Amino acid sequence: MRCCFKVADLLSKTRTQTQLRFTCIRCVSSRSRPNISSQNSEIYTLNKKISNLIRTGRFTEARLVFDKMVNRTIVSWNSMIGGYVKRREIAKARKLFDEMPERDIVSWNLMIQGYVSCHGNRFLEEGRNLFDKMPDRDCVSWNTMMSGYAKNGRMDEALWLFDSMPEKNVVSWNALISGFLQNGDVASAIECFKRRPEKNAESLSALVSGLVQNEKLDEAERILVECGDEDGGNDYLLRAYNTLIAGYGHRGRVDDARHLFDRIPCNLGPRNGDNGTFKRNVVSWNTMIMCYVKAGGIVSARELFDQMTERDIVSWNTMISGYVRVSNMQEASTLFCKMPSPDTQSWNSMISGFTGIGNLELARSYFERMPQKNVISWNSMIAGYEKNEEYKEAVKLFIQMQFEGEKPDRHTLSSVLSVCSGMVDLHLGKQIHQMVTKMVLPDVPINNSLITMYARCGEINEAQTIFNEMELPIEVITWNAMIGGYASHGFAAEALEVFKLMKRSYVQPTYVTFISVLSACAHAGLVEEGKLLFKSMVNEYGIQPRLEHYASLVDVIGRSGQLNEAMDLINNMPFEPDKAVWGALLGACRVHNNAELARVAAEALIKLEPESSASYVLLYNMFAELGQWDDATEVRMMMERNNIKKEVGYSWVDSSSLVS
DNA sequence: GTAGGGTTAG
Repeated sequence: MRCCFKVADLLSKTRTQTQLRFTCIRCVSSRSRPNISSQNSEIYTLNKKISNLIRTGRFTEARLVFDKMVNRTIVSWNSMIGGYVKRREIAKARKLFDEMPERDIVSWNLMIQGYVSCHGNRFLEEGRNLFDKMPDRDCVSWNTMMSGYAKNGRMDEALWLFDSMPEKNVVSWNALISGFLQNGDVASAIECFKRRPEKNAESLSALVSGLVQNEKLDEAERILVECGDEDGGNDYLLRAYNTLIAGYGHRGRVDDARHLFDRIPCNLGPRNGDNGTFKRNVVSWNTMIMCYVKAGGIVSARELFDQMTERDIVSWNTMISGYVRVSNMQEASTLFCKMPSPDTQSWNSMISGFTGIGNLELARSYFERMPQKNVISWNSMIAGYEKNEEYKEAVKLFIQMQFEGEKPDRHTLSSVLSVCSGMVDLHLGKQIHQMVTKMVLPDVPINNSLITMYARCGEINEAQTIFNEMELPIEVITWNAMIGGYASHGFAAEALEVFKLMKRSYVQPTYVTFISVLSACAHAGLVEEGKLLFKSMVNEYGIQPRLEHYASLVDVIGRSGQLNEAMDLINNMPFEPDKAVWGALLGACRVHNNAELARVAAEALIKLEPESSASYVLLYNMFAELGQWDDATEVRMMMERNNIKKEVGYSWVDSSSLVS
């Protein structure tokens, strides 16, 4: 039985005398030892209890134990302070620090760490204050302070501390390297990496992951391949390889990823003979499979998956999510049925897969059968209903979710806001807005949903207020939401005004932006402006026009009465015209009383949606107004023949807004 | 495996 662990180890880690007295609880209890009193062993036990409770997240209980302790040691205080620091509760940590009867170097270091890990220069200065005041410092104190500056982008001061340190260790060098990387100074990081006195795979791993984050993938690979061997094959080296493979995957460079993957030995070879650490592990395989999945290479992904000798739950989930991405739910289901037990993520994948192909019943049956739901499960199901326009089901589930004690998060609220937009339900929308204010810090996507919701529900001023209160710079989706909001309510001038502001803010419009501004032009009859916008979309912004843009342009030109030009456009556009296009032409023909083209448009529309009465009615009304009663009667007879009933209160104005 | 710094892959 192992006993009395290594005092030498503890000494080498420069622990204090106090600690050494408490190290050997096992000896204390097993009769052979010693000079440690039972009171000390009790303190030791309680200290250990505190740290275990903190580590497992049961912080309140830890505090209770601490409060009840009659005799505390510095370690008891330090543990509590460390707990508060990890929870970023800096004021509470400081209170304990001030109350301590006596402090050691760890207490000071903990407190400094607490300050520098909070965001903002105010905290950094407070940390520096303590650093300056402390009676004496060790390497940890210097490293903590230095990395504090580095993480807050103050590399000059970090560097100054680095130079002033009485003694540097591996951590100091690694902190400097990653500091440069965090601040985007790749060249200095590499320079520093080259000059480090002690080679270690930890700093190589830090360098590679930093280079990947700075999009310097080729540089990362060069250094990794060059230095990998000399730094010794170990776990960190493998992590570096895996990081880089994932990095290639993120940027779609799947061949480079595979090339690197193939460099990692797969069997026990000379490099991994003894320690067995540097060879592909399950993460390498999973990462590579993920690369293929992201690149749409589901077949290659499956090939690798089948070659794996040892799979974990991530392997299965990655593969299933791959099939979900390409909507192959049959294969996804087969894999799901074969799964070492599916976890919540596996179930969630199946749910979003089935909602993605519009099979809400199957999605729901998986949802109902899963043993343990999390907020993502609820969100997937609610978003599924929303995307498939089953708004009432979405709301029902949203209510049930809260009833069952699952707390909605920003994704839930965003989905439900989209539901409100879809249902044009201002009442619910306002309620969700209140929940947003109470429950989550509004972020860009949430604000976008709010803007869309208020605009759709006609509260355009409320939408504008949220827009105005958003932090700069405004993202393109937000601009689109605002422009679209105005455009859809016929506020063409306002929509175009916001569009001009957007251009002035140097934000690149997208195809969505142009759908909105073009439709605004159509509604406002701004013919020349509409044509110019269409041209600038193609020539200035290089955006390929879509069918929606053509529909708006047909609308713009048609409303101006240039019906033949509109017809030419339809004949020459690179798409099959849809009901929006024909609807725009028909509407224009109606306004300008062009019976001939109206007939062409109406016939096309009837072909596209034979069961709808709108085109018949419009055509009938127009013939009637023109006194062409034979034609009118023919239309009426056609309706009867095809068993079309005139829907009550259906006019072209309504259907036009539905179509656009 | 009682408390503190850098790195810590999918």
